[in-house]
Amino acid sequence: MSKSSDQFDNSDCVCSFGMKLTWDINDPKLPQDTKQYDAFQEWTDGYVRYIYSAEDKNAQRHLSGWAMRNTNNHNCQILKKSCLGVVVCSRNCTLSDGTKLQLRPAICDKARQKQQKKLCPNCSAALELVPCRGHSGYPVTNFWRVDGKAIFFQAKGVHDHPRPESKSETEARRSAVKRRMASPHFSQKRRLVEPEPGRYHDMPFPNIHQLTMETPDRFSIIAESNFPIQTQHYTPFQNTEPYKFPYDTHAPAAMADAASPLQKPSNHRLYMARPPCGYDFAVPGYLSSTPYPTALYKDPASPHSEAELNKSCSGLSGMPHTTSSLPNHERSYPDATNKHHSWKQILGKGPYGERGEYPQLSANTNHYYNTEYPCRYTGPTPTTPTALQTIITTTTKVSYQPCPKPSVVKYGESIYDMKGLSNCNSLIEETSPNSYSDLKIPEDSSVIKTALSYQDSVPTKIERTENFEGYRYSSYSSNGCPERLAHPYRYEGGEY
DNA sequence: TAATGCGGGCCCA
DNA sequence: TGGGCCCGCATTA
Repeated sequence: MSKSSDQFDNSDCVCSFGMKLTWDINDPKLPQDTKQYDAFQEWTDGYVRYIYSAEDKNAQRHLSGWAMRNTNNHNCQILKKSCLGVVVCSRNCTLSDGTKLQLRPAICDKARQKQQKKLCPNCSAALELVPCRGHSGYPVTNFWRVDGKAIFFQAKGVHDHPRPESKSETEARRSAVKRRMASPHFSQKRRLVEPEPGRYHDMPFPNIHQLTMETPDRFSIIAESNFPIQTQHYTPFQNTEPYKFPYDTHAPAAMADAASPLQKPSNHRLYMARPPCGYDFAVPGYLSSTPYPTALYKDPASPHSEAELNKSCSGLSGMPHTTSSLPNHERSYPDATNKHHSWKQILGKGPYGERGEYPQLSANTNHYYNTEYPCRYTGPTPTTPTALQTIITTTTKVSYQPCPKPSVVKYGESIYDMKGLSNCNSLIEETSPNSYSDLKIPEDSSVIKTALSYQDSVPTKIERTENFEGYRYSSYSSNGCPERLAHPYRYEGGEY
């Protein structure tokens, strides 16, 4: 779209280690001699690129934690997908335990329409689809292209909405619900539940019956912190059996299934603060600009956070997700006011860049950040519309020619020479946790905390056994940092 | 039933 | 012309 964007796309990204690491999904020729592939990234966010092995099952399926739908770009070489956003309660109701609900939009149009006709299982308000506008006002787009032995992935845009429940979680929950429904135990509970639906108003989920019976799936509950809690979605990857749900026969049937998936350890994903890795790497001075609200996840009592927040996002009123600030998605969240400090601060960045791009750190250097990307975080100042102009765009129509064998890019060993990327997955997998152990996260390091928290680590999902069936809770204490940092370095490490 | 991929076609800048 | 998006269809799980 913009000149600058094109320039970036076409320019050579000279990384700190002096290597030319540039490729664009539209390039006629893509790197062919990739020696090391990225670990699959489920929650990509921002202008990132990854090179996966063609053998990577997840990459083959073009999986994404975000609800991405296929978009025709009239280019059979490149599969393009755009983000559908997230489905939330129109009232932005808060559950008794401070969590919020974030559903995964159905990919199928019809299914999505049906889904939106349903009511919030908690307050019976209408469900609302929060569209993604993270790419110059358009949905974030993901591009997949198979070339040689690699699967190239490129994402454009920064999701400006909370994370929905991941596909794997949705599927896992469905299967869990199915099993529960089929179990004799459930039948008994069901009889107890159905006759007196009104009684559920005394429960955290007044309409739990509705949830369990009508909408057992697509249910995600997000912590009050308003972070797109991204529930953990590790196991599913590289694993044909995402979750094993130990049945809690002691818990109400309606809760059992939900509880299971939530029993996963919290925050097992490897989410590194971007500043120490990607940002510092791409833009040395970026870290100092504090891409993430410094008060985020700071001591809740910190007056600073509120002040800053009010200054930068006076119009957000503590809305749980950025989309609330979008013109086409104006809503009020009365009950959210004065809450969600963290989120408010995050949101206080502007209409689209407010949340900040927190692309996960790449597993290795195959993943690049747009230099413009981090530049959108030039400090506490709200992102202005002009920032949008710097967003790169995609030219999906390209002429493909036989790719000889160029590969100017070297990905192999250099990776390890990149101090700035020392926390990339590949490294971690090979050297971890040592690689990360060097990354101290001081208690008062709000920046890092923020990044860790918000990034993908936010998801710190504390799965509770008391959860209801069909639900997934993502919850953590207000200062959730400790929890989120509890296992920040584990990711797809086979621990799940 | 829904997810997914493909492709035609329309609209807009 | 590029990009976004809608739609229908086919395949798959």
